[in-house]
Amino acid sequence: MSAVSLQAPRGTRDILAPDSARLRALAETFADAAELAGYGQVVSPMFEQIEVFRRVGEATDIVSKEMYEFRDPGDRRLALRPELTASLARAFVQHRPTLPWKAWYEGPQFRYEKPQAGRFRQFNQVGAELFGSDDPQADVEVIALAWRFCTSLGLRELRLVVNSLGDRADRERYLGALSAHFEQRAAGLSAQGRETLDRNPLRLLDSKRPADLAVVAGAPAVDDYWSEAAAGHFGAVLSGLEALGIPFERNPRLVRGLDYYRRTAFELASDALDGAQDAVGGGGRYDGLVADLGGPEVPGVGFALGVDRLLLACDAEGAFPPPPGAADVFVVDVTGGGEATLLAEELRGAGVRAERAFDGRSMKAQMKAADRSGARWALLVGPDELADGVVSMREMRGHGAGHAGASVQRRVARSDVVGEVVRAAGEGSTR
RNA sequence: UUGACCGUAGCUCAGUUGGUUAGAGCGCCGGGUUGUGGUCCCGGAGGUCGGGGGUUCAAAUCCCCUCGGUCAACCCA
Repeated sequence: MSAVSLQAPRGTRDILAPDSARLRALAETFADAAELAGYGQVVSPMFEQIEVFRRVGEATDIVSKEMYEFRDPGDRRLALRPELTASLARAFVQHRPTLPWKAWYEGPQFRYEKPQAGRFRQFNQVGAELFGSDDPQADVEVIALAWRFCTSLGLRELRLVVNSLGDRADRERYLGALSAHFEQRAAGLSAQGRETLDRNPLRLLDSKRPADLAVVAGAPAVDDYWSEAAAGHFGAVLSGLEALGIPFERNPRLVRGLDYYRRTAFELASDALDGAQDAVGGGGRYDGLVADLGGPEVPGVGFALGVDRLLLACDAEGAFPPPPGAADVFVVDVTGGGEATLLAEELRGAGVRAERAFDGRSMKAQMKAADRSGARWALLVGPDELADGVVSMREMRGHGAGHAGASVQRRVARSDVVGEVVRAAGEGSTR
């Protein structure tokens, strides 16, 4: 590697051509899925007043330790968004759209973490939120959207894990019982486990330290703390999923990273990914979040999916390949290059993907470039063609397929070239 | 934040008891007669061996620091 003193900051990266197209395609696929279900896009700021996130998750690491905070020149306290649900809730409070409000989003988020494969300091998520309904069918719709999108990418080795954390009061009672359980047995926990206990006992439930497992195994189950209403809600969600034929598994120990979840919580994990980064996304219900941000008591449910991990999962499953991005035609000009410019621009004006070479390269070199471009046709302009007012239109064969000599080539009047290409391309696309 | 492993041409890598001008494959560029893509043949460009410091007569090879990546804990998408 050459000595590059300037590089993308740790945990960030440049996404170049084929990958960037794939990223865009994924976002478009998500947009299609979301809009089919009646969700409209929200483009919110990359940074918010720090309060937006503070109010939502003071106790979570995401907010307390991993946020990029800064002051702008006007001395405002701001933070790069570490997640988008809070931003959307803020937008809801600010604009008070009519209910139900169904919104989807896509874009980068920022967390100061130690980078790893599938874990970046700037990462992309797609997600959707539904504000204004506490109907369990809303939970089902939201989960179904996430599921339908993932399967439409071609992902098969996906697991949907669901749980319910009960209502706010249930959650408090459960938390109390959990704390009591763990504190009585604190001696049996690892040192780190005891720290987690102080900070957030819920999190201890998904500890992976062997030392903690025994104590965790005996911990009380959430189910016993659900209110009648919460239990009914969860039951309705599960039967809704069953009715749709969406497979799921129940994990009573599933807790999510943000504290605002009530009732439904879910996660999508890929078996094609290994290790600690197998969760591609998750979400749940967050009744009360809007109120926390100074709005009315409006319930909500939503999810976010990590784009980078989705793509990793796609790689692992051989799904969702990058779009080809091949040119339609390649203009080979050995008369100086000016003709290539004119022709290419005419073609592009007609919606044809046209490439060309620069620097007056040899015909052979330009033909090689044409071959590599994946173009279906090469348009050749040499002194002869120029003199006769024509262009040689050569159909290129796939690599290794036919012999180069088998390709067809014919002369087309210069004035007809664009029309010819458009017509031929139209034929090609219908076969 | 803690611990471990790794960092050689654009890419994938070889190069270890430290020793001459650092290699391969792929890719890229040029050529194989006068204007034509694959394959094949020939030639070429491209590396301060991540960066800095140290040990040594001598370091890509040893030591320290640093940057970056990867794995695990933590956390989480």
